[in-house]
Amino acid sequence: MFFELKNKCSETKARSGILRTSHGDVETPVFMPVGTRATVKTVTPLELEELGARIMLANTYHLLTRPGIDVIKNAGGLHKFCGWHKPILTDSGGFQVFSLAKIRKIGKDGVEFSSHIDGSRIFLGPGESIGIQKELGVDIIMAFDECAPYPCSYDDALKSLNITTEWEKASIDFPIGDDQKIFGIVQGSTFRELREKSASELVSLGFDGYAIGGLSVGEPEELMLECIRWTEPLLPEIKPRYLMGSGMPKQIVKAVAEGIDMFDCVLPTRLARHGTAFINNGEDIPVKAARYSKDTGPVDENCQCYACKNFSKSYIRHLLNVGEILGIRLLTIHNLHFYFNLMSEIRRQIQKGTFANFVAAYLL
RNA sequence: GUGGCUGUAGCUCAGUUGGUUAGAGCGCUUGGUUGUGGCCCAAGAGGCCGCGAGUUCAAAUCUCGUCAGUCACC
Repeated sequence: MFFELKNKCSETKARSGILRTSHGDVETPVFMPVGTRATVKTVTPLELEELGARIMLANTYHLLTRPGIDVIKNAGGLHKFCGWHKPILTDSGGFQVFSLAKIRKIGKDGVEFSSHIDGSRIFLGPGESIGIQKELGVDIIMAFDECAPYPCSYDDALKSLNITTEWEKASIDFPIGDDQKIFGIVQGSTFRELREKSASELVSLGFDGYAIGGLSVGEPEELMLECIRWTEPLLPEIKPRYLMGSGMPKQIVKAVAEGIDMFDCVLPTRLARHGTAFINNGEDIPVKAARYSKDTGPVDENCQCYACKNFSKSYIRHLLNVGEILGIRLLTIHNLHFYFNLMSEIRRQIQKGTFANFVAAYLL
């Protein structure tokens, strides 16, 4: 069985479980670091594994534009190409077409757009996207979808959802490898009716897992949680749920309490490169700021990561300030450790049956 | 000692023939960043224009003096 449900929280909707793939097991709830271009920026696969990663993300759109799928096929698939031998999930590219590419024509079969790298015209639809993800040999394939912007009118959201649903039907019909799984993506913007429509239609198609997409795109956090609450009851309990693109540590804790099993977010790695570190219960501090120039303490007193055990804020700030690579590397290590440590704690609390108390304390 | 050059924001420097409230880049502060362009965006703080006289309706700008730095030559 692909997903094994282990423990359920009696007071919230939180669950713990295991995703079983041919590249290894993944305990949930899980945070998946983002390795868009087949690398989690600045860290090696070995470091990533030691930090606690068990599955990573990569991106169809980016890998298609560079280096090109033939290059990765030539290397024997994405795992061999990038040296990460644990599970990989790829985003379908739908989101990137809408967030990055400039010119685009949307049709029934997909999207025609210009590469943001060289302007060349590329066509991507469900067939292309799933075909590519199959060729990459990834463990979890995401259906090809359209992500509506926020805010979005009801009519536009409905139109967008109808296209997405068509694309998702085509996605699941596309043949994939025996050891590959495919997730559908619930859309519908911030409208309850559309979210429910999307969820029930996708569930009837019978995906291996369900993602909630189109959130963390600028809407208020409470609205995001509302959308999860509308959607979650319609999803089969025995299938994993993945909240795409979220979020801040406290948001993850809240979403786990709403029944989410999988997360990905660029924040720990991106904010690290921008000089910000996560500490305590998810607060963030600008290590880059001048006020830390003579602070000889670690980024986080209670953190056991390599960066905090060996280096001061003063030193890391200096590295960031002069543009040394090690600075962003150390903060990336710290922030990833922070996220994996948080997820590990979340799983432990669910397994112990104390998750509800943990949530209350964490959100204080 | 003599002559030249330079003193404007924390730093590097713009500032027209004298003309409103003296600017830029970087840095700093505070926000923002959510299926990744090592960015980017927004707002803000910060000036006896080396110092002192003078000319003028008006001086960062012209004149004199003075101090500091720097270079060249005795």
